[in-house]
Amino acid sequence: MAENAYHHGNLRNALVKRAVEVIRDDGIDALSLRGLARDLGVSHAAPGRHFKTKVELLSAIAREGYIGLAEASDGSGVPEHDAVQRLRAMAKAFVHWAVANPAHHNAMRHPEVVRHADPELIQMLRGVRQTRVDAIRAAQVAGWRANVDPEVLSLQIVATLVGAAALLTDPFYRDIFEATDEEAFIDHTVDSLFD
Amino acid sequence: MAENAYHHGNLRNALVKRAVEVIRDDGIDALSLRGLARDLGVSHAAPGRHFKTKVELLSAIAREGYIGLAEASDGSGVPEHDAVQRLRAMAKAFVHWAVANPAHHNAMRHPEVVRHADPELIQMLRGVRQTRVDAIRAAQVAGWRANVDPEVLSLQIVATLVGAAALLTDPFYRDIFEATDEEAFIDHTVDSLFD
DNA sequence: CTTGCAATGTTGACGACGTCAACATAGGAT
DNA sequence: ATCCTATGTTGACGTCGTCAACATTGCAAG
Repeated sequence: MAENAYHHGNLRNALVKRAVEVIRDDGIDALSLRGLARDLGVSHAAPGRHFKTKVELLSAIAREGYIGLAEASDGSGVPEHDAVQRLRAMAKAFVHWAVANPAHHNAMRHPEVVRHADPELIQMLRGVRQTRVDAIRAAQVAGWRANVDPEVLSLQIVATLVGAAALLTDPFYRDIFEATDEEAFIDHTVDSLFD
Repeated sequence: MAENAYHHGNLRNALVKRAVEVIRDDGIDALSLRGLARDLGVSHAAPGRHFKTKVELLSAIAREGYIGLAEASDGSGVPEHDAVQRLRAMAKAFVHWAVANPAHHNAMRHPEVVRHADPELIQMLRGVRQTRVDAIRAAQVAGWRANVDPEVLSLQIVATLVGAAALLTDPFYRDIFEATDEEAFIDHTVDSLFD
């Protein structure tokens, strides 16, 4: 059974799951390996068996994030014929996903995680970026802002979406979004990129 | 002289100054009160005389930031008659200021700083927000996006500018901005808000 | 079935950190 | 000249990340 002192059985997954909760509820700075160990009823060094450092745990969450994001914004369910609509749908899907998964989004953007990214994570980073650039180029071929440097467009889109996600998940703005329709904000902000 | 063991003379200012350097160079997580004490050649608890907690030090930096930002984006040097131009200039001034003062910008947006904000800091927060909303309303009176909820517009502008500043100061994107013109990115991103 | 190994957990230690309390000193106000 | 307060120092405590040494379990090879 899982009630054994030794061999918790699924400590690795339990750590990731609990870490996501802690980050979501109290922020990434409130995350501690020893705290997770206490929450899960194991010794303070047990997490070290699965994640040598804190950054390794965050990297695992980031990996989960890239997988989830790719699934959420792969453009399924969007008419293939309209490249601009596809790009717009990807943008909205990103914001919705980031708001629904703030812990993963934070882990993905954490400076230390990026700095210590192993080849696999770098591959995921590049994959997301490439998908975005491809979608932008396709939209430009279809006539959308064809005269603008695609690199500038990519940066603009990322900045806008990351900024929107940051605001939507910022506790300081939570009360504002109770008085203002979140969806109206997302729609207006994304749509204004594709007018 | 300032070489005395006791009475450093200006420890408070020295702490803030050095902290800003550390945050700029190594990020806010690398900031430690004991590290600052070492850098300045004082004992490990000396900073505590001026800032009881780490958050208090960050709050002091945030205060500096609000003052500097207000000066940098008060719209001076912009034709008063065109409200949209004024808003556009304020937006660009914000991004430029944030890029030039990443430590202050980070401190201002730090969750713990916001959470423990004293009345004076809250006052500054509200001041910046009010200035922005006023400028937006003036632009709407002048005909710019008059039919859009000003609250949504405010959020959109903040999101876009914060996102742009985040990208421009993110070490991960530094190499990208070596290959892409920063000014072109800023101009395009801000201008597309005011087409 | 036994035996042994690899995976997984525990215990104890170390240094860094934030923070507090007790003490020391300098420099200005009285 | 004296004292008071602002400002540093010293020492301590608890938390954290991380490592090394040890313990236990379950599976796999014989």
